[in-house]
Amino acid sequence: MSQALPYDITSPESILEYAKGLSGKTLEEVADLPDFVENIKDKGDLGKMVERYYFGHVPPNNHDPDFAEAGVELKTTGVKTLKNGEYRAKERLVLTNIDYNALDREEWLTNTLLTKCGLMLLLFYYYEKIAIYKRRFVYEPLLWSFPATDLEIIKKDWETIKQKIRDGKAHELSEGDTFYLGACRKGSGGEKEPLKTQPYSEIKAKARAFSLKPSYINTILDNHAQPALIKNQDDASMGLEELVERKFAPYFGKTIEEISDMLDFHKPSKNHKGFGKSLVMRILGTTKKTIPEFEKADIEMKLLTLNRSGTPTEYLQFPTFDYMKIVDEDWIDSSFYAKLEKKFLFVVFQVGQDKEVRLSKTVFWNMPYADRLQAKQVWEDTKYLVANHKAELQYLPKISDDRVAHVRPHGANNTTALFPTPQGDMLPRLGFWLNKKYIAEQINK
DNA sequence: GCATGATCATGC
DNA sequence: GCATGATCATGC
Repeated sequence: MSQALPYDITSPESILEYAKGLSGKTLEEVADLPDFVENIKDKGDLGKMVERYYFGHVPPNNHDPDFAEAGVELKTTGVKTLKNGEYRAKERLVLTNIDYNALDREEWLTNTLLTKCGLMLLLFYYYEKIAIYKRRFVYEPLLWSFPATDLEIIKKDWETIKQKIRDGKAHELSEGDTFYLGACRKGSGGEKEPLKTQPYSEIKAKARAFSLKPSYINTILDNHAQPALIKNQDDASMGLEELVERKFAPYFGKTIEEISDMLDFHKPSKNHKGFGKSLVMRILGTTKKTIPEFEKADIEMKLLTLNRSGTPTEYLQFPTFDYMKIVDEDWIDSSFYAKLEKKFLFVVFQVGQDKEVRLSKTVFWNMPYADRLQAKQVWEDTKYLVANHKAELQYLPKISDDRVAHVRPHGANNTTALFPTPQGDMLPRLGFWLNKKYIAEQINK
């Protein structure tokens, strides 16, 4: 115990700082592992291995937290990715075993669960079927304590579990009994698993542990390190437009494949339609679906590809409408109106002479007032026609009828997914679209 | 290349 | 099963 540790073992913040050295790394890369490491089979050992070989600390074998002096319990937990690259909990996070006999005598204020797990250092690793010390840590480590509002729920969950034991029903416990805190099965679940005694019944119960449900871990992931564009005062004074431009700058002129390589993020499947959006979100520094600043400013991002003559390859799709509702709706209450009032960020790709698609530019845009009036006219015409028994596509505003917007079908299975009209007909779903030429004209201004 | 119509992939 | 956003197919 004489060797000085590279962190202060009594300080949670210091432990967290040192833990950051694991970010993006595998244990193998940052710690000297012993030769017999290949023989370690217990998957729960990653946490122990991190403590021993990275932190140089052997935790006490009792009910105290791993770093008892700092009150910090270290937990490693696996995450997986959705096809859009977003992280999700691989499984529940097991906190501590439930001792049915001891829990019966515990009070909430002094319970062993919170004594041990009230403050946790969470280390997220990307789950793969490889040796645990080869699994890569993702995200920054997180010091986690339960928010007071969550503790209310967890307290109720804890009492529900305790009451079940008092009712002599430990053997009937199930994760569905509770909300955030679960009593999960412990061990492999095979027939040979030893059963536990409980205080108010002769029936032996399966071993269980307190755990946080995967859905709870997911909300931690969602709230953790929500990557904001604005990270400091300099960013803030630069303004969003400039900041976005700077984020994209290294990627202008690059093909999708090149950007994909630069960000080490590849199309999960050949026809994955959300890939472009996910890739652009990564350019902006997030694996999530939203950017806080864009949310606050109500900015909607749209990806566009221009063909070699500078026209978008696709129209811009706007909300569908309901035949029954549009006839009673006012323009300013419509979802089309709401969308057109927004600010857009067009991320523009360009098809080159070599047919490669390259990132070309970004354009912030909001629709000029005169054009909103034009779109309003298209909407009013549509409303009028639907109300007057002319809801079929052939009667509604076509691309060639208006400079700005038109009506087109939208939605899967156009022949069977039909919707009622005020006259009692059943017709396919339609939506509003902005014309290609109009978009081209606007982004080239 | 355009106008028009139709369908796909994903997540909730 | 459905809403949403993305993309394809066809005829001219």
